[in-house]
Amino acid sequence: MNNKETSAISPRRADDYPEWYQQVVKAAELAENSAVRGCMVIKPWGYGIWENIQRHLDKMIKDTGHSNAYFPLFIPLSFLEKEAAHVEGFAKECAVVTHHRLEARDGKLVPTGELDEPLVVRPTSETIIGESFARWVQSYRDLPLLINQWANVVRWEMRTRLFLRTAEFLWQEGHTAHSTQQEAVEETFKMLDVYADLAENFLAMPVIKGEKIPEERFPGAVDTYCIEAMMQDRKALQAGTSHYLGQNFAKASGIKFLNQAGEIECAYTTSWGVSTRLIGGVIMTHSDDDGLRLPPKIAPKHVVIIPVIPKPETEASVLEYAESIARDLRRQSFDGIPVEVIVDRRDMRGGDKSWEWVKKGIPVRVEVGPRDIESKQVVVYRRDKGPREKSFLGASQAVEGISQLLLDIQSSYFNQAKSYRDENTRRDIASPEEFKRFFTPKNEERPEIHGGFVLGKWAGGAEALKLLEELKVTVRCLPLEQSGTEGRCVVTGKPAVKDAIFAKAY
RNA sequence: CGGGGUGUAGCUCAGCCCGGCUAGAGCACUAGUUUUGGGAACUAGGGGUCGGAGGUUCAAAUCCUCUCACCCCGACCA
Repeated sequence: MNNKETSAISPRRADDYPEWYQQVVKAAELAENSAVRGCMVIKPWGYGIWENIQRHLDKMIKDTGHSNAYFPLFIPLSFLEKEAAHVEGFAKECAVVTHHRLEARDGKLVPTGELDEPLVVRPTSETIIGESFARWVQSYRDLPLLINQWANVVRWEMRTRLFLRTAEFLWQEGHTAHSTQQEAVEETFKMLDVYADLAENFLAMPVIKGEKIPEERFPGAVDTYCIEAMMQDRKALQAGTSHYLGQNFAKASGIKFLNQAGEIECAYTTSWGVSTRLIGGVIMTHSDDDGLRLPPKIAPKHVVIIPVIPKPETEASVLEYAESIARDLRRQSFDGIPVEVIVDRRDMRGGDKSWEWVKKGIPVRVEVGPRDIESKQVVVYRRDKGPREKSFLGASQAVEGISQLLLDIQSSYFNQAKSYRDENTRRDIASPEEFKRFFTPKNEERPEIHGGFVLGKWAGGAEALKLLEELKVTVRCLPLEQSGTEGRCVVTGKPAVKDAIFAKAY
């Protein structure tokens, strides 16, 4: 027994968190860097997670009255120029198409055929969708317009990390237009609630709903709301955003309608989105030193059955037994779909196979061997327990209990994540000095995992922002749940009323 | 765009400072033997124009010049 390697992922979280993250992504075969700088290849196991998120969220979006549509990848440069704040926000990270053909010269392909007007690869679609909306809306009877699109977008980021920040990423973006401010604001909150529901009940990722401070708003928005989650290095991850755009984009795009009084009015619009970043959030919320841990509801497969074949002559009977268990499991349902089972028949060593699935984060591993056929039993391993912790169950008992088992794992992940967040959220920071101490690592050279969330008062102001910048801390949001009490700003000590969440962030 | 660094086998890297046998290791891969409720061991094998171009030299992975790509730290960010 060689126990020198007690965890499957090296380094461990505590030793080098960013490197641990990369190794988890690699070991679980979720994604890899591509030949194109900053753009990732999402591998089948990672894409399966995205498909599950899509399937679930798409239903939620449709259940709230929205319809899917699709708009162009390319946006005429002039469209982006229409909204001043919007341009400023995205100008520095746009990929621009300037030519439409290639010509061979001296064996090289050279772009020719310059476009009259450059096309920007969409960093987000407010302006191009706004152009359509403007044509679609004439009367208050055409409103509300409730549209969503699943798409890829490109933001030419300086520094990229798989899933968390890539130059191209997949997302959904909802775009709606309304006849009144009130209705648009309600829409903004409704979709924020949908995102919080998705995060907590599907990704098992506890989140705080809140409003962004003006400095953190979406370029061109009147108000930006977000859900914020805590990762295991205690940094915050913005997991989704919902924007109330007021009439800013409607004015820029000319989305006007004749109201009941016969007056021309600009519509009130919203936009909201979540991206493949959610997968990064799931990884950093749940995974451990043995690799990925997937909440059952997003796992591409719920159960892997690993046949144990000690002697070649046992192979046929063991495989047959494994397939029969698989059939029975597939007749069970979990979260509204049949239980997803894979029988791993690959010709390789059992130990390797088993660890591979641990690292991929599959919720349940089932081993079946010759001895189990006789006794009609199976060996069950749960990913939320130790990798060697097994239980012997009767086959029918295991099959009938699978749905409940998956639910147990789902809620154990959520509870663990919530406890971790609560344990690392300080509500009692009394002074700016204490605030600073909380966010300062002991080791400046190689900062250890430190800090967390601070729930405290915030008065705002340039001085406060500068102090935060020095600490590399940001106001994550002003939680929707406000105490309304008076106190002192945890950054400056000035009198303040607003509650805010402070943290270092991704 | 500033400051630093790296390009050698599928992957991780050694060799470079101080030029010199046929360019190496570990992992992975292929085959065989043993092992088998479990992250195996042994043996044999396949795989490289040392990022690219030019130069110095009897001789370049190693020195020089240019160039390309990527990584890290900053500014920016779902």
